[in-house]
Amino acid sequence: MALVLHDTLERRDLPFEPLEPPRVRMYNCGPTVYSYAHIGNFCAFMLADLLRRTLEWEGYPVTQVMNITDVGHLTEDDVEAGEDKLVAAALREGKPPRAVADFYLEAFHQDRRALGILDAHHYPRATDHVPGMVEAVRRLLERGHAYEAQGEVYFDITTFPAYGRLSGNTLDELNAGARVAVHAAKRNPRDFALWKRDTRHLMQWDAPWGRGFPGWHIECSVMSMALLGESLDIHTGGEDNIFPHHESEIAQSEALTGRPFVRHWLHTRHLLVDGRKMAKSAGNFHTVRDLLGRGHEGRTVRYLLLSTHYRQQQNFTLAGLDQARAALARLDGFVAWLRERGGESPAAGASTGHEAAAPFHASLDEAGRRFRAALDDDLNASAALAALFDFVNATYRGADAGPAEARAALGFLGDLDRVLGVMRLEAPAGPPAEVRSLLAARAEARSRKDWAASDRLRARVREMGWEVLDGPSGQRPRRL
RNA sequence: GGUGGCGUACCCAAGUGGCCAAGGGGACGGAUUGCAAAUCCGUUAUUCCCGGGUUCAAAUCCCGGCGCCACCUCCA
Repeated sequence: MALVLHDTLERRDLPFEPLEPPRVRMYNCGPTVYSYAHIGNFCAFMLADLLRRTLEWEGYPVTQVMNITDVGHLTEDDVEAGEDKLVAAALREGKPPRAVADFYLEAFHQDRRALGILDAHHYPRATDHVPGMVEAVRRLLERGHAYEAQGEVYFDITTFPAYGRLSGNTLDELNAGARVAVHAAKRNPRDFALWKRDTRHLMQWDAPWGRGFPGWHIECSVMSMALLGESLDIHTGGEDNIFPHHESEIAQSEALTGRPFVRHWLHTRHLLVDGRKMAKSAGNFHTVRDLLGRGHEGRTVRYLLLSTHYRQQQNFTLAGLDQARAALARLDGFVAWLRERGGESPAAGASTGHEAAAPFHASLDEAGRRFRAALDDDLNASAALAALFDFVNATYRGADAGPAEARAALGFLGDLDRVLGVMRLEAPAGPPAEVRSLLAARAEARSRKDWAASDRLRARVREMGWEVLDGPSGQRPRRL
């Protein structure tokens, strides 16, 4: 079975095939670094990470590029206000725009790492690619796809008949909607800006048409082509990017190169929080750092985001985080159980001469097949997790897990976690000396069947942040 | 107003024409335990928003409602 991905443009599932196998070139719409990214933003970044991990797990070498928007996109309203979001943040905080961007970019990387999102290979910043954008605009003008007016440059969408294919917003429908204020310089209300001019804008560059700044969409076309070439295998983003951002990217890029821009378009549905659209005004706005501040681990947030298919509308709740934490605790317990059964040293396994039992292997193979089939089916992580949990249940139930099975199971979990990125497979750090001495005292009390002392010591250990699980092989300390 | 999507148990969430409707959380009963925890066994949707229809067969397809979300405007 091979990987199938839903393509926004074709509106159907397509078998995935790199344009130049086996290398996969993927571009993800990244954050605008004018404030902390929120949980909805990370929903989209998680799709990018899941896709990248799945591709690598399936053996494809991947080159992943995620752009950093640090120019800020100017809107008509912002023009009125004389500032865009990045500039507004700079003014608010009394810093130069680049410093604001640097600050929030670092915050983005911190949050991203907390969620176990792997490093992309490139994080191009729009402000580092302005000369490339100027050149692209110049070529679009040269080819007659753009026109200059009053020191600004607009893309003429009538020169690109396929405009509207991605979003379904055909020219007629767009004109019927007519919700965009007609800009005097535009020939067609739906022409979009390639180069803008506004003397009040703080970030400006020189260009043949005068000092100004790049339009809303050109950065992704230029940076993706600079780093990945003229045709990309995959381009991802949130559903809001479909129009006008990605629609315009296609028009610009293909007008520029005459070649198909992107093979597979993937978009995440926006999530809800507490059943409503997330908004600062609604009081249901979460950032990763807020959630970590509530005592949650990054992997718990990751698990929760992972547990809903990316094209489904997820309802994110704090109660959901608690449930995710409990689910992970079950996996942690399984790992600890396997370790106790002798699975901690895979390398030493060979000498035992004990082969894993056949039923166990059948169960493991079945789980592996289902896991892969689920991911192959348009990244169905929920179904993949179900396969994992079925394996956990079957292994517990089998009760014949010896050292060989335990090692095999741990290896299997490690393999699945290359995609999931949520498990704790490394040997957990043992308790500190103080706790260890309490445990020793408790073991001694238990040998005398002094249950009162045993319970007292257990309570003290608990106060120090550890709980004690008594089993056939003695006490097992576990961090709370 | 135009366009697209969704509505599955107490909560989260797979499944989109045909084996008992995955899985996680929670709850309840039992086993185990000095007591717990963990684990195991069992129970928890005769039914998939509502009403029609197509079909031998529908949560899955069609029609009509109701509710929610998104895009059309910076937005993941």
